[in-house]
Amino acid sequence: MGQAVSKQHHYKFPMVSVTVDCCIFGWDTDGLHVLLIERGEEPYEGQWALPGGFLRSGREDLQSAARRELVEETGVRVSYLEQLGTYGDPNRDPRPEHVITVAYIALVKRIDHSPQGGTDARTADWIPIDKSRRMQLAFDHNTILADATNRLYGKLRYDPLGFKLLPNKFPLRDVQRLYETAMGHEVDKRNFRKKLLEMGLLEDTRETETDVRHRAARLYRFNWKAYKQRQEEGWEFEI
Amino acid sequence: MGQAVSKQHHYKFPMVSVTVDCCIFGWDTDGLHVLLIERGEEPYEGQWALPGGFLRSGREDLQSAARRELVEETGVRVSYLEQLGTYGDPNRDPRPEHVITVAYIALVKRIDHSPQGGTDARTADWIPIDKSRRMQLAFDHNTILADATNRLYGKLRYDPLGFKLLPNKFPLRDVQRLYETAMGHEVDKRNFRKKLLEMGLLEDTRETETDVRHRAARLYRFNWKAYKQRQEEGWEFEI
DNA sequence: TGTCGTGGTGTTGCAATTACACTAACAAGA
DNA sequence: TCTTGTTAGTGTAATTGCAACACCACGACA
Repeated sequence: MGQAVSKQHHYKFPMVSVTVDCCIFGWDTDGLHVLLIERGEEPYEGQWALPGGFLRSGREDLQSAARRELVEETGVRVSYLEQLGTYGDPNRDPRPEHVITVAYIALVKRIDHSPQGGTDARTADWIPIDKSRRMQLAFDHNTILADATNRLYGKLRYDPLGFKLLPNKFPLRDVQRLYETAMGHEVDKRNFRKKLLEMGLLEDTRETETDVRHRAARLYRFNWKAYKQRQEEGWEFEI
Repeated sequence: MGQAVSKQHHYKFPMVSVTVDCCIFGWDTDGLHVLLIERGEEPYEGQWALPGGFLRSGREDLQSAARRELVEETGVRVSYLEQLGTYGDPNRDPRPEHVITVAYIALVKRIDHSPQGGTDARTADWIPIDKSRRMQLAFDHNTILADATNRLYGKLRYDPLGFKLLPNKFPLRDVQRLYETAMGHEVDKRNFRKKLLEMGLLEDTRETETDVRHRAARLYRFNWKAYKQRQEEGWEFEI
């Protein structure tokens, strides 16, 4: 984390420290991943954690803080950022202050910006979701990440959020894979493709995959403009 | 609000004040209401606001703070409490400190505990939702309340949350009214009742309404135990 | 006993969802 | 160049779920 400001403050009301932590999700052909960092300082030095840091009080709002931390700690460019919730147990941080954290869900198009480490000394790495659940993360980050994953999985059903995880051009297969992980079960290929295409929001770029050693799939693009418009007319996305 | 602690604190990190505000919803035959208070102190003295107050830092978590404020400010007993989100714009509170607020949604069975004012000097009152939207509330409370209302309306569709608003025994008519407000349009009585009853979660108490000057409706009870069980088996509520 | 207001009930047509299996394309290796 | 392996891509029929629809029952009160 960091940005530890050593200036002393005096306040009239009981005060707390506020951090912002991000669950950064990325999709790759081998599944859903989350971007974690190995902490370079106490507490929990050497342990894996969600990237995050202290809110610069009085100077930024929560979402800006999340954006700033994302860039500073991991250098990724997010395609979506949403507040998940706030975690405030007085014992969730071993330091003497009461540290509450506002957690964010961030989605990243991994392929577009290729995997990478952090811009500062700490290691950052994409961890497959399943593996991350078996790791012991710092603070209450296991809980936060579990909540984030559930929210993401749930929201995919009625929000075209998933297309913020996929690259701009993608084969339908990948959409199906993503939804299968989210729903926890397989779905019928024909029915799934039919539903997707009948929405009329997927444009057929006349391109195909490259570098595959089997028949190459067509690439599609999600039409966000058309979606916004349909949405304003009262239409609702659902899969 | 209040609990203004004048003790001075010294901290190592940049710190903020944290408040907790509650959107307390209650249902009555004339629609959905929200419990607001008239502020008794600056800032925004005399203006209506969501009940809330400062987090007692280091001594309670956020949900406990919400519960405490609910009792202190309004004396209501809530049947449901859920975090809505956190609002952190540095300018959302005119005081010099950076005051962020964690907003909660609380549901109350109004009939069971009959309408009432607050337990302290301030006035508390149940305001019809539509009216509340035309009032100018303190801080960013109009935004918060709008978000809360949207979340509540949306969530009713896939969570039997609504039954926490209704009294323990209720006529099906009231369920329908509640859902009609949430969805923003009328629904067919027969289809609605069919769907409700076919879920098998409503018990027919063999009682009927009293004090009505027309044919009295049957009273039903929501079977929470059965719901929990069905839920664990993977079943999902939906209307 | 009639009228007003609300409670309570089934059926049918249409739309949406599910289940289901084969050929096409392409690359790699024999 | 033929065979094999792997994934892409496509249509139809049965079933289920959803939406539309109108009348009698009951109780209060005049």
